Amino acid sequence: MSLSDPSPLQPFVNKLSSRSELGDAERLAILDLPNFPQQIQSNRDFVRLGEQVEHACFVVAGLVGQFGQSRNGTRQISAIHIPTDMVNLHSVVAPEACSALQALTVTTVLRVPHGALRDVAKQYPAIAEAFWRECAVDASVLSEWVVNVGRRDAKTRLAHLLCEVASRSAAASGGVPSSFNFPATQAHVADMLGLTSVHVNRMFQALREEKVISIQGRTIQIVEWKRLTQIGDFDPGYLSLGRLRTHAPGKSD
Amino acid sequence: MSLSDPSPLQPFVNKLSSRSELGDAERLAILDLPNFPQQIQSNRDFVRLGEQVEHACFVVAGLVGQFGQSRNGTRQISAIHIPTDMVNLHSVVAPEACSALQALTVTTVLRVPHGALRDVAKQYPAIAEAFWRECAVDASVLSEWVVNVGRRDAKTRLAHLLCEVASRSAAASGGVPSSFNFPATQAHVADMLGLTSVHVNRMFQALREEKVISIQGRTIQIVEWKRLTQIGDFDPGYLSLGRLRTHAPGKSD
DNA sequence: CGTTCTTTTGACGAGAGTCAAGACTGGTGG
DNA sequence: CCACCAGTCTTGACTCTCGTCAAAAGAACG
Repeated sequence: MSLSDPSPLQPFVNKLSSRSELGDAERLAILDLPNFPQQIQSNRDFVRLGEQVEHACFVVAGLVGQFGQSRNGTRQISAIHIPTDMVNLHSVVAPEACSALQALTVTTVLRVPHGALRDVAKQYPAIAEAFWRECAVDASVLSEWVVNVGRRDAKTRLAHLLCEVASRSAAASGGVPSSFNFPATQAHVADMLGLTSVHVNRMFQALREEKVISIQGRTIQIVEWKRLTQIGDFDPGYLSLGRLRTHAPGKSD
Repeated sequence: MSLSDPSPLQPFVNKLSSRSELGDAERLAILDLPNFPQQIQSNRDFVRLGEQVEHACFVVAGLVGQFGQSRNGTRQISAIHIPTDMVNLHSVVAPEACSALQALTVTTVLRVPHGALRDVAKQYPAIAEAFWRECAVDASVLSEWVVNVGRRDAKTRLAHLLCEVASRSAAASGGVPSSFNFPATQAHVADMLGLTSVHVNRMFQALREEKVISIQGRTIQIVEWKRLTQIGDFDPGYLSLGRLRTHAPGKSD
């Protein structure tokens, strides 16, 4: 593959490079990964609970939710994935799906087979470390979701979620958080926050009445970013955005 | 190091081996890792928010909580770590702590410097994969906690937590879940579940009145395991316990 | 243009929080 | 050996956030 022929995985390399240092060889190895585009319809599971997963999925467009299930049939979304996220990278080392993945809107992903990912990770320690790091960031986000759902009231919870999605979207598109596409329904948002859609609706109204956000169709406009972060008790540190984590050259002590 | 001279890290090797395939060279490399025992007093933070972490900590005895903070000062525990867990392994690739770590009781850990861990991961791809896998399992547990806190009522939540701790303890000690040491106060449990200590107390009473569990001091006795898993809506799949994840030899597709 | 999904509203109910006081418990020292 | 003390656990009464149910109004889509 020549450098002038952009691989569809270029955004993935960019994403990895924003947190990990990769050399040219590593970049090329990733760009050369086999990948298969797939379009997924709205509200369609593309990974089911307990399934043996064989591909990781890079989100090109759309929105993906990671669903956990509780007995009474109510669902909880434990993570969401926006374009430039590699969903399911963890499945390379833990192939049995312990949560379902569903497209929340029509979504296009690039499927990358585990074998290929494992091979490049084996061959290039820097890539293995980068994959591991992405997994650590995912865990960090999950940890913050536990806090959000466990200890914040409904309005704060919603504001926090919006701050997170805004920040992640902005990092992906390179701008500042001002407006972003968020094709989830209020019922989906309820499942992300552990609330009911009725209550989510009331909280959206509250935020709009305070003129902190405004909504046009599926895009959310942030009117007062600072205020939203205050309401949402939001500190972006846990997202590890936009800073390259350099570490002292490895010494054993 | 001779095999007849047991390294304090032997339990760590055992833990890793329960999920990942390691050869003799890899085992020895891990057993040879530098490590420094440390005792931590009850309710003492040993990693603070935002700190640059330089060691991972293997829990030898005690109980560790990972704390997130919300504005109003209330704390939420997003993960707990029992003996044989390597806390903070993720910090090797993401050294800035985005949650605090606190001993919930007097705890002994083995501190292992990042540099050494990164070195063995670089040198042995199988170790890198094993570390990555542990991180994936941690994420899976976090994901289940989001579900637990987000969508289950108080009694179910508590039962689920007890099931998880029982299963993890049993895996560590090799038995079946029957009784386990759990030195957390009800206030700690409240912070794990996103409840108040008063309500946790009421739920503990409910479970005891139903004769599902009984409590002596800091150890919890499981009277009816099956019933507890039903009440707690518990399916241990997400813990990836006791099964070696074998995968087809890596092919690129 | 009708069908289906989504958002919005209102009245009411319930699970969990709050506050405050009292009973245990284990550890300490006189 | 007993008294004390701080930290837990337990209780009860009252409050409030959020859930439930149901119906209507809007949007989206073929």
